[in-house]
Amino acid sequence: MSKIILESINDFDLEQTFECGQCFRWEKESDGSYTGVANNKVINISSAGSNIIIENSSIEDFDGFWHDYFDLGTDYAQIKAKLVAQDEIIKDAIDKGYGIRILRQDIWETICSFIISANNNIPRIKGCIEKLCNLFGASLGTYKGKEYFGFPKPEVIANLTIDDLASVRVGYRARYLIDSAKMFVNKGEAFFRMLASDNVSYEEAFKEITALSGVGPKVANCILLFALQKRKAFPIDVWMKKVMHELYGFDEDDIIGMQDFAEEKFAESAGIAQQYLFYYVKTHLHIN
DNA sequence: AGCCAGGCCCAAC
DNA sequence: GTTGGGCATGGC
Repeated sequence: MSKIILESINDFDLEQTFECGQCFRWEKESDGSYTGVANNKVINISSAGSNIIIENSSIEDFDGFWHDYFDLGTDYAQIKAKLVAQDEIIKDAIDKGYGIRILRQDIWETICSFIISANNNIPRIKGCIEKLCNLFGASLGTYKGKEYFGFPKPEVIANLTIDDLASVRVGYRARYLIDSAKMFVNKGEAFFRMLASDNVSYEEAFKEITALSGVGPKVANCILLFALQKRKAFPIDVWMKKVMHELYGFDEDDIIGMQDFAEEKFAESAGIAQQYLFYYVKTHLHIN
């Protein structure tokens, strides 16, 4: 395992990317770097100026996985330029979260993570996912003295009972995880991966994903955005309701109005706009 | 004690 | 097709 240095990486801020609510397995270290697990691999990532440093990886892994995971093939400057032109509100949000990138996360892990996210808060979601991995994931060995685990395979979750999941503390969501795991195994991973194709529309993918247990419109939109590259997806949770109410004047329960507004205004980049707004309300807009 | 958190399910209309 | 009560858990 070697250290990789990527030079002149633009529009990529680690803290903004990892703390904007899209992922739950990246932990900030005391030196400001982040250590995380994806694709059954553990890496540590840090930045120095416009350089990105990846430790505990290899060129092969970077080219074969991490480059796409961090969405480094996408020109965020171009996306931001279009959004900024819309209004002062989104411009301000982008000023605060200029370095957010939408990670291309694993479909199964994202399904489970956002089933757990329903009616829950981010610290608890992270705790539940960590327990789930530690108990039912494969050991990936130790890195800097700590043992890491991969995300549990769908076949493993599909064969668990509600009692097996009790110590994960996901509450009533345990049933959804098991039921969705069975559906995922039945349809096959290839089917769900295929939904990321440009040939599959947002609407089509939405229909398939909401068929899963414990997956309603909000959770589905998160899955579509964070794992299936459907950038039209505009997830609206309680925080988005707050920001849409405070900044754009919507009635807090007017979900339809917010969705239509996002589609018309932010178009094919609605999901990315949503992440700038979500990060903005969580870190810079102290309402509540 | 009661409210809240990246909401969903399901029964009752 | 829409609406609303119920829901595990833990921090505040």
